[in-house]
Amino acid sequence: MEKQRKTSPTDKRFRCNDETLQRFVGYHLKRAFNVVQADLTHTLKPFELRKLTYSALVLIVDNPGLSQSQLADAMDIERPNLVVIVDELEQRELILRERVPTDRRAYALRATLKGQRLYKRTVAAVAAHEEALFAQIDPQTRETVVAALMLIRSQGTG
Amino acid sequence: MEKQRKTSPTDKRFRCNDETLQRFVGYHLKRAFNVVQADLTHTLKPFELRKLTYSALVLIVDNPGLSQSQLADAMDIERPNLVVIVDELEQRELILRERVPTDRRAYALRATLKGQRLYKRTVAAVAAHEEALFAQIDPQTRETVVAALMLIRSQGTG
DNA sequence: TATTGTTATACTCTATAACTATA
DNA sequence: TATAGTTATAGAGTATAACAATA
Repeated sequence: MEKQRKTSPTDKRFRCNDETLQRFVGYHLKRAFNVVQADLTHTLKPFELRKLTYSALVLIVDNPGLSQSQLADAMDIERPNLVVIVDELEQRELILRERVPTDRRAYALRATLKGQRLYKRTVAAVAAHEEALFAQIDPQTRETVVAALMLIRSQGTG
Repeated sequence: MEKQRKTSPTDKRFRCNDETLQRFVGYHLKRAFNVVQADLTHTLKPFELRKLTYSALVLIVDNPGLSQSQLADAMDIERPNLVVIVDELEQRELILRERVPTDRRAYALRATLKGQRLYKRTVAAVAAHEEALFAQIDPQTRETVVAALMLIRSQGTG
């Protein structure tokens, strides 16, 4: 995860011509995304959370009682992929799978006290890392960027 | 890849509370990134290219003679992961692995005529899809967004 | 000793088909 | 029949260690 210099010190400072790829917003989006994701992975590591288990924990704390289907929908992942995520959080006693009396097929997901405490610590840590990562971007620009990103996202969902 | 409605028609229009995650730019970045990547995957499918083989092809066409190490560095991936990508492009006769007389460890990568033709068609297709995807974002805003994304990326490389 | 390309391996995220038990 | 959760499986992308050939 740490970023070492990969090029040898003896190389002729080869600069690859990026011009064609640089024409595309998607290219810049990917490069920035990689940096942010790597930072997030690194931030979550001490808490023994992956990006997906982190997102799931946050959504369960903020939406007590939601079902796995609803959670998968919110996380924009397929239900089969959510099972192992919920398994992991449950085994670590961060959440509970409670049976729903009115629909015995579904589970109501709830965070334990331990889960709620971990939530608070991780959200604070992620916020601090984000702040450092985006320190060079002024609030006005950040708003513009977020608005644009939301517009792009809406293109996908129709 | 296609986006179907996942929620059942009978559900109570459950809206998951995103508030905590929405505070983070990274969250919006991920959602937008997913849309753009899905669109790119879909765009490249008719050409039988994946995102990585596409990027590699573009960089080889634009940088004839570069080595696999240099290409891996430009693509920001590990050298072992590049091997299968180059294998695939070579087997499809889109590129050639030429031996470098001055350093017999390295390969000089070059696109064939077939590779150059595929490059032209795919770049045009990707450009058209990008234009459609970002149509709602005015040029001024796009520039602001790209500048911000480049700033974020630079945080990762130091 | 260091580098290029390679193999083997593993982890994360994503995607689909098919099963079970309920509704 | 349809849905909730599950299992199995497969494809991508990413990461590290270790090796042979070469520098």
